Amino acid sequence: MKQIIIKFGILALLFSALIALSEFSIATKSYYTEFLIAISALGLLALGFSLKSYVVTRSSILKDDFTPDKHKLKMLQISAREYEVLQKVAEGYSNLQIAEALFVSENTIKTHVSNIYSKLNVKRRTEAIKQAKEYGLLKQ
Amino acid sequence: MKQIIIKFGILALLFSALIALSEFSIATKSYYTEFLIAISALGLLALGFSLKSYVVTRSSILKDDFTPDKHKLKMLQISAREYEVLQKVAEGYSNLQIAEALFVSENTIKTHVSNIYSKLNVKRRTEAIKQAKEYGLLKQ
DNA sequence: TTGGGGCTCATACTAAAGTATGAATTATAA
DNA sequence: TTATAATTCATACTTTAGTATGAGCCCCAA
Repeated sequence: MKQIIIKFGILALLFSALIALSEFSIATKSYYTEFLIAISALGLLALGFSLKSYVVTRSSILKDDFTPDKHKLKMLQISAREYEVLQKVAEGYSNLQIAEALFVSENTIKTHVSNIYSKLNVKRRTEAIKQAKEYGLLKQ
Repeated sequence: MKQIIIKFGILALLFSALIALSEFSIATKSYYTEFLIAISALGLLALGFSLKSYVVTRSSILKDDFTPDKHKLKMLQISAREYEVLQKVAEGYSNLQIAEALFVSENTIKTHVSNIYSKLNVKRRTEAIKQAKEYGLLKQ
């Protein structure tokens, strides 16, 4: 935020310099005037360029707000519980670890995982992870 | 590429317009001159902004050229062959499939995979995939 | 109130994955 | 030339993963 204020300060300075130059160009018709205007123009270009850089950087930093493609989840008929299990699978947990985390039996997790596979049309958890990410169900 | 040429064309036009204005301001000291200079300045700012947008878009499109963190690979002492196997693992292939793809036995792949695990300090392939991505060894 | 979906769980499997150990071969760096 | 690392493979395991089937429970909509 401090950066953007400084940049706008520079913008204001350059801008009034341009105005001043236009007045100055009336009095002294020197060759330097056009040169200075050119410099100002380039400065403004660079300023616009860097402002966009700032905006881009900001937005990419804040782009951690992942939300799964709920439309795709409904399309594939993946239930809330199944999705929960899918997330754990993608985090590298074993069926037993997931079972303990969700307070259910390992058999239950196996059932969920198997159902997820048939819905994603895959045969292994590594495939499921890859497919789910391609579908936008999990963050890359 | 066509776009960037058009943008530079607009830049050139605006630029000569600025020059012309500076000449014009000598002859007719009208109030519109400063206004026109202001417009030109804003135009240049916008141009710089959009140029950066173009550059960003280009680079993000071309950002598919992933290169693994070779320094990290050396640090972890992961060999070329092991890395090759790791990539296949991340693509969701089974040990047997990887073996067939690389024309070696499944036992060989198991050995490689086991060695990869100890180097990445994990116990499962799903964990290995996650860890490798965090280390910058595989593209997200 | 009946039927379907979602969640749970069990049993009984088969199939992969993963570990441990030892060893042969080849290339390569000291 | 001699260690050293990389690659290959085997045997013999143990452990997870995954499949198939059946079933009980709960909730909600028809």
